[in-house]
Amino acid sequence: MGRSPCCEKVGLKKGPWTPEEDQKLLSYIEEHGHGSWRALPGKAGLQRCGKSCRLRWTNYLRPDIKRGKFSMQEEQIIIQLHALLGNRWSAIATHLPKRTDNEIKNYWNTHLKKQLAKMGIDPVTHKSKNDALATADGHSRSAANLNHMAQWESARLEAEARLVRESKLRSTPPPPPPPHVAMPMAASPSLQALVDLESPTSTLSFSENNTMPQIMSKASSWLTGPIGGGFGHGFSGMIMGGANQRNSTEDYDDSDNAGGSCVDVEDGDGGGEENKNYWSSILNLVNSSSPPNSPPSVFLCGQLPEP
DNA sequence: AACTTCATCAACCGCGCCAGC
DNA sequence: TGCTGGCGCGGTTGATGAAGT
Repeated sequence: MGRSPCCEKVGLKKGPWTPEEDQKLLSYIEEHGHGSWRALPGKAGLQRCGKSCRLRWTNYLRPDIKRGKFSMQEEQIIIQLHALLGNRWSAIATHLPKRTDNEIKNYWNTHLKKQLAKMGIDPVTHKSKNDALATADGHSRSAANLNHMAQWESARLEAEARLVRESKLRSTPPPPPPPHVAMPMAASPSLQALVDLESPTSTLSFSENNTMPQIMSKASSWLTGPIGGGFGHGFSGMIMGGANQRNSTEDYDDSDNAGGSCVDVEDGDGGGEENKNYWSSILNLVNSSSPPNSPPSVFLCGQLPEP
């Protein structure tokens, strides 16, 4: 069938916006709101297509946009959310107030992707590239990691499904987050755990790597509170709990819980507290997308909701 | 000083989704 | 039920300035 191009009318201007055009767009929206983007250029006296106007407004002119350098905390949030959501820039942007998806995307492509690559972490999978190196205990580690990754993927898919549902409701203003949710900019303890801890999909081991990655060395300076001393041993070891570690949730049946996912963060070597902090924070973020009063769809084993 | 390469980011493009008809 | 228009998203491009040679 072929859709008609947005800017098929000859004579519509493209390229960089002039201050005059900005002013026209700004004052029109301030006075009338944007309404139909397609109709806006004509009403505002702009020789632009509606799409171009929308982009200019959402990425540049909107008054609630924070410009300038990303803070280290914002960097961490982007990295963690990217590990969780992939290239879902708009979803990531919802967790970074005053940042646009375009800005985050650009920052990822120009800074963070390279930074992770330099650290030996695959920016797509967020796994250490050293994973391929099999060691004496490499097989058991790999097996445990696969198990862990399966749980992770399950949680991730659950989050994606929730985001799809959320996007359907997005036409109305989002409700305020429930009080228990750790919002990224609030620097709550659980968020601090989230931004300070290594992604569990990475098997980078700090105990075996004296050159602490740049980002983590920055992050570690923020460490406060109960998780502060938690980097004493290899984090990858801590996150590799097998399903056989599941105790209180042994007889848990997903099918009884409307498709909820259970993430097992317990660990055989007794160092699971940091894991729980990490996962609690991740899952708070995931579940923060859920409508108010709805049960969480992703939760930690041992913290199962009442049936 | 002139030229080349690299980094950054605003803006464009094409596609998919969805509501309305 | 199928079609169409509007919108939003993610990928990509290209202009510009900085850094390097």
